[in-house]
Amino acid sequence: MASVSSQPQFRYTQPPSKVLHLRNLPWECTEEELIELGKPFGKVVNTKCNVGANRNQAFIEFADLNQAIAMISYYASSSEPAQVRGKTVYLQYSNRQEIVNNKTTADIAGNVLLVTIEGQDARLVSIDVLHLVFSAFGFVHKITTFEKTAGFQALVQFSDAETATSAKNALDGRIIPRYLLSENISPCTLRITYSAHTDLSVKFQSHRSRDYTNPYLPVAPSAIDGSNQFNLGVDGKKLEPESNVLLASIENMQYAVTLDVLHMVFSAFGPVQKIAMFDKNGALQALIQYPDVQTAIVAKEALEGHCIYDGGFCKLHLSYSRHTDLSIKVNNDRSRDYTIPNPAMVNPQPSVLGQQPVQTMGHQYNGTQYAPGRQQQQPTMPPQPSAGWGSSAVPPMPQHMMNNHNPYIPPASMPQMTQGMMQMPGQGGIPPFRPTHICPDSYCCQGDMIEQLMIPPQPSAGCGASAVPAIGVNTDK
DNA sequence: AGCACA
Repeated sequence: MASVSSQPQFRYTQPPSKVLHLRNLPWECTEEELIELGKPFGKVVNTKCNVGANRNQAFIEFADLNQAIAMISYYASSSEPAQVRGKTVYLQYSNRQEIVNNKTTADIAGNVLLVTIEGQDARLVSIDVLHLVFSAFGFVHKITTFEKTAGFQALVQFSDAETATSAKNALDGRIIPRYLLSENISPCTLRITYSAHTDLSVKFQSHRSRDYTNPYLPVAPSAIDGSNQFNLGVDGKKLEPESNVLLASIENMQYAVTLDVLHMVFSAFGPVQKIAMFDKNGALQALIQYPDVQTAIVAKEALEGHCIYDGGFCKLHLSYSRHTDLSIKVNNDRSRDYTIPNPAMVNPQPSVLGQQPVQTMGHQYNGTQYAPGRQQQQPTMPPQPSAGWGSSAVPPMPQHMMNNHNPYIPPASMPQMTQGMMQMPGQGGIPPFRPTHICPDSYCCQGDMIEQLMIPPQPSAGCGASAVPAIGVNTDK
């Protein structure tokens, strides 16, 4: 029981000990360097490095007290100070008589890293961001995250200790690159040690744990039920407050998405009050306003990641807008206020800047990202120019059987049950997915236009079909 | 640059 000295720790006041305390070491000094330093004076039986908040202190324990005295004496009278990597290190007797517990699991190299994410917003760092960060050093097999008194932590499993070590050496003490986090997340520092684990047990793919080696692992219900998860990959958790207004961005827009198409799609979940479409960085976005937040939440959950047209076209990404009430200045092919009975009345001024001629709408986009080389799933009907409200214009087959391409779940990890989702209808077989479309009220599924829009590739679905809940998407497991 | 909490 060598108790810690209570006296002040000034130079030259420590009683001799076979343990020496070293400070001013270069960052992350290694055990090997300590042994090299002490070896000329005796047998180093134990070391402890990376001590202290700056990890620049260490201990060397000699087999014999005289060896420690020899080292202290030598450097006390030497013209050359003790050095590690050219940096002067300062020696003194430790106030303890032995190094305790030097070799923790944290010091033994293994293939699993224990990562502590430090920072005010550490908990907002998503597992996807961690995956991204650590994947730079090799294939990440599994990640689990958890909260301990130490804070927000993760276990990151690599194939081998070498890969893990390279990641540890490169990342320990570093911050997560800012561009991987939302702007409003304060810096997060990574503290990394080795874990004693060699193989993590991951039961589900979820927002807390991932197994990147097992594509058939079930997806945790919590991960499926969650909405708004498409942005987890970059953003961390949901930061946006819920809103009655949804911001939709449309990916892979091979075919025009008209106001009417959006109106129909989003009306499935409740009355759409207003829609405003606009271009953002060359991509189409739209704001869709519901009367209440609840409706917006349901719509978002049901539609997120789904494609308006079969075959992966016009995939919807939804987030909550900061708007609560859109200001629709003019009813045209890009914006409309459905709460006003007569659209013509809401057009106080002629169309002004930024308004596109009608005929530019509805043309097939020169999508470069997606080349439908095979004919399998193109809408057979050529997209029609979108004429206005209440016309007989027929947008090309919006598909109420929206395919789920939930980007939250990594494609490779899609479990068995989702394989049908990926099935191309051209291959025949059972419709891959439950209809997301319900007819909650008379607002939907009435009128000629709707009927035409619903030209069903899968006749079972849609307006006539009675019983399938709108959120069936997310419960289909 | 000043003593370890794993």
